[in-house]
Amino acid sequence: MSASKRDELVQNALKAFYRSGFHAIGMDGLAKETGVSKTAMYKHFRTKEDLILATLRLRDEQFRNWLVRRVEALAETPRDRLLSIFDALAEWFREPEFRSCMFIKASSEYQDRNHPIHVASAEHKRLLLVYFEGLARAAGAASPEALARQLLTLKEGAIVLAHLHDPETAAADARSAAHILMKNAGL
Amino acid sequence: MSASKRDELVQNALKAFYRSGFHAIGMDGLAKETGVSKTAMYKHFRTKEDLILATLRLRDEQFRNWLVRRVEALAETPRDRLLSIFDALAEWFREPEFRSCMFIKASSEYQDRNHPIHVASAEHKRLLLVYFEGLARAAGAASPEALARQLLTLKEGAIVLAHLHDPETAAADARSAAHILMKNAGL
DNA sequence: CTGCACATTTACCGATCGGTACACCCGAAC
DNA sequence: GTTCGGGTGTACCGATCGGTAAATGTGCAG
Repeated sequence: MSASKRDELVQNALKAFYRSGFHAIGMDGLAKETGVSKTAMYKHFRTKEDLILATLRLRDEQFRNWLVRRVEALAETPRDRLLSIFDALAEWFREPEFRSCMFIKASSEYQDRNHPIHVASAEHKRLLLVYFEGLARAAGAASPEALARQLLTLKEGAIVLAHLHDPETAAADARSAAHILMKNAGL
Repeated sequence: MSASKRDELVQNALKAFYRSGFHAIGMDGLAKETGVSKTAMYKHFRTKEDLILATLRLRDEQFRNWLVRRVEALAETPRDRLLSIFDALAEWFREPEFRSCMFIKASSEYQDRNHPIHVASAEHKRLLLVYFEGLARAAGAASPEALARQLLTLKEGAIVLAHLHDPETAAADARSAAHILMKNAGL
């Protein structure tokens, strides 16, 4: 099986896991949804957990690339880009397939802090934090680390509430809160 | 079986679901952990879903009662109580059994917006929002509804990050952000 | 066409899933 | 002591779980 077939498998598995949850869908269901036979799947991945970890790696790359691109497209200055993070979020929340954050869900189902899936989820959030910090520093924030952590808190909260309550309100509230926190940090 | 036995079952099932996840633990494992036989469990609850819904009702009551009591004990004025929400959160995060929010996890595993479990999770967050709003209004906030939504966003984000990164930092960051948002609302 | 290598399908493994049928136990009524 | 009824453990149901072995294609070198 070619490498592109493997990528295709991971792509489709990502969609299936995102839609159904990790425990909720089995390897048989996955085989049906991806169009790849079980045997072929086990050629590429030793266990279901390995497949999940591969989908998380793909999702991390996908999401952060998408966010950076959208933020760069929406605003020019570091300060405006910090704020436009929440405009990008609003766009994401509006997608009909939106079902919260893959990594929040992953860490909900694999809660042991030492579990590889939990670790991968924590790492994704850490990389986002690093991105926020870079923008905050470039913008000249009083305490870039503190502001980045606050904005990340708002982002995660907005995702949770967009999933449970209203997507539009969740993004707008987080954005207005971010604006206030940024002003407080001198931006 | 007495009514108190039923309560005991729900109590123990709550712990088991919180520790393991909803899909991850089966009715056999639940019977073992609660000390109640499968037959007895099915006397009280027609399906696993019904049992889950009962545990969520208990958890909603437990958590909101606890929060209100802690907030009342920690501060006197409505303004100080708004802030002390995040001190109470910090206490919660420090508990060794802390494993994120039961309702975030529930909505992660049952994502369909119409699913009863998802609906129950959304309702829990709505009731928290109502509580926040009452405090914000009593404190004389400029826009109590908006402030309450912002603080709820911070709370949910703090829970997610306390679970994935550092509990202590997550609570402190949310608290400092809340302080700034409250000042901005005239408090 | 034959023979070989590889990919895919199919059937299966023991364990566990949510849920149920039933034999059993034990105290109360007589 | 006998009978009865409600709560109990146990054994079981078909389906599905994660994972595997072997049969069945399929394409290509000779």
